[in-house]
Amino acid sequence: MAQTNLERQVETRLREHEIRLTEGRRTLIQALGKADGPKSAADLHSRLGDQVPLSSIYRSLSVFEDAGVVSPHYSTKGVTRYELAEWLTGHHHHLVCVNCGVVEDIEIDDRLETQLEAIVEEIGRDVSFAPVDHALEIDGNCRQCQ
Amino acid sequence: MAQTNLERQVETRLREHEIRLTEGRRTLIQALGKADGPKSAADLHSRLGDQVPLSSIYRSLSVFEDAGVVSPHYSTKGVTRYELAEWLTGHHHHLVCVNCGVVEDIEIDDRLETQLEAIVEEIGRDVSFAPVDHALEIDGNCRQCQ
DNA sequence: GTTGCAATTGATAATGAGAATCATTATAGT
DNA sequence: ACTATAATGATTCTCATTATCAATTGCAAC
Ligand SMILES: [Mn+2]
Ligand SMILES: [Mn+2]
Ligand SMILES: [Zn+2]
Ligand SMILES: [Zn+2]
Repeated sequence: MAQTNLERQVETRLREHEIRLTEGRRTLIQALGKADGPKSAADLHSRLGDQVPLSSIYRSLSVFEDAGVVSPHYSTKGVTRYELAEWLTGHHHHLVCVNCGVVEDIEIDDRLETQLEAIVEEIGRDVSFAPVDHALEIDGNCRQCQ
Repeated sequence: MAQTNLERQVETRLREHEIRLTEGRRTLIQALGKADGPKSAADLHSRLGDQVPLSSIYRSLSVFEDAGVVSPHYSTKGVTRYELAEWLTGHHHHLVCVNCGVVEDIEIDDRLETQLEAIVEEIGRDVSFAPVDHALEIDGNCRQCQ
């Protein structure tokens, strides 16, 4: 099976940390690569069946996080959801449906992103806070729920 | 002891839900009113000592949430933090220190807030999502940590 | 392609934030 | 004050996540 570009990038990063890219980890990366938003360990486990045991999913996500391959999201109650880090996917934001709870990725166009960054910078200047990142979450009703 | 304006608003809202504003709950509301950012049950408990038992703090925060008196925040790992709902405090955003983890309220001026709302509306239109709220979180180094 | 060995696995136990229980107590309206 | 009902708080329960550890696997050197 041919190695995808995503896998190649992840493998390189992991090698720098002396972390092995095993079969189960490859499977996880593929699943995260296909996802349309951040996924919890339970989400991934139900998608992958017993291909990768839940305890291994938790451990691998944690290893990936330490290596900067995935980013955790805490924006919903009781569960942590993970997605590929932005150096792999590009910077983006999230829509959260207040009705059904789905979290969906959105990329916004450069004009809006530039405006947003200007707002963030100005706020940082105003209050002596040094921004390194920002997250705009929009809560509302998704297409299915409106 | 004279009843503060905040307490009066909360009492009215609770009465509409047939929820009593007891001594412990009054104490909690006061603590939340003084806070400079969202606080966890444990935060509140350590601030209030055994004045209000931890299990009561959890239950009261949950009751307050149902009545729309407080809002939960999930943006940090492993704990839920609560703050007074925006109809009591005014709309605002949050700074999260990537170093020490402190979460701090910020009100941004009307010009920036208007720009932000315009961005949110435009995104909603683009992707057929109906926004009801938004949250801009700025991650960076707080004054103490830079 | 075998070998050596550190990294990984996966079943299971431990942890910890938060929710549920329930007998007792406090609250508010009459 | 009396009563009906809501709240309390010590305790137990739940469930997402982490830690453990003996068995297995990946990888690089030979
Ligand atoms: Mn995302
Ligand atoms: Mn706040
Ligand atoms: Zn929805
Ligand atoms: Zn800080």
